[in-house]
Amino acid sequence: MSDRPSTPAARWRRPDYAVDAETLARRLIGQLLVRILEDGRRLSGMIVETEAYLGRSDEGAHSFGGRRTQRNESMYGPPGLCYVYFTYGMHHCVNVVAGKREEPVAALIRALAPVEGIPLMRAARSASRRKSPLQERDLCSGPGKLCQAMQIDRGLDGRDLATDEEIFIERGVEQIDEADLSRSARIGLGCGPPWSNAPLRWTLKGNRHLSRP
DNA sequence: ATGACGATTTACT
DNA sequence: GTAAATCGTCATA
Repeated sequence: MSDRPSTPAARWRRPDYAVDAETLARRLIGQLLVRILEDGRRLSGMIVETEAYLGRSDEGAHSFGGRRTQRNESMYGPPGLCYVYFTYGMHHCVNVVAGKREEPVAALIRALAPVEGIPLMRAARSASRRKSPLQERDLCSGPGKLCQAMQIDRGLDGRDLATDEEIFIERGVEQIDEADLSRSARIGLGCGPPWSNAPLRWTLKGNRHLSRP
């Protein structure tokens, strides 16, 4: 008899990541972002909101114009790396690198519907400066929030999601129908049109864990 | 060495 | 709706 679970979770492998950023952003919706803590405890959430960043030509991307620094080096790595950056002096954001090596394109994970380890997420999020009571919808409904809840920081930058033991993507149980998705402009960009209003944000329609409707 | 900025979050009017 | 919080990072000197 096998000691494996009867329904083993299928983990994303290299070919799943080796697609263009828009395709990756679209396909990540409905998948599970998994974080294994050092003590083995498991946190996870279903991805409900993503954004695509298209690389050198994209004024909204950290890699616009081929900009390459210590901070964004992971964007130039092979598909499947995770690019974690720190911003506004207090928040981390996590991306999944797409495309090919040396092609700095990625999908930003902007929101999750919490699945596993919700009490741990709550504890991690409670550590933040906060006065109002913490609802479940406050745990992962934004790129900075989900990193805090999932304990993701620069220590995970450059990890390979295809092989890493602490952070990876598992195939979601449900097939997401195109009719259940919305596309809209990306949030928080410093650039102007046309890149600021290109429809490069994907959301699971009507989900309550979105960063914004 | 210095200054400006940011793929955000939170609280407040 | 607006504004503050807060600091690593990067471009400039």
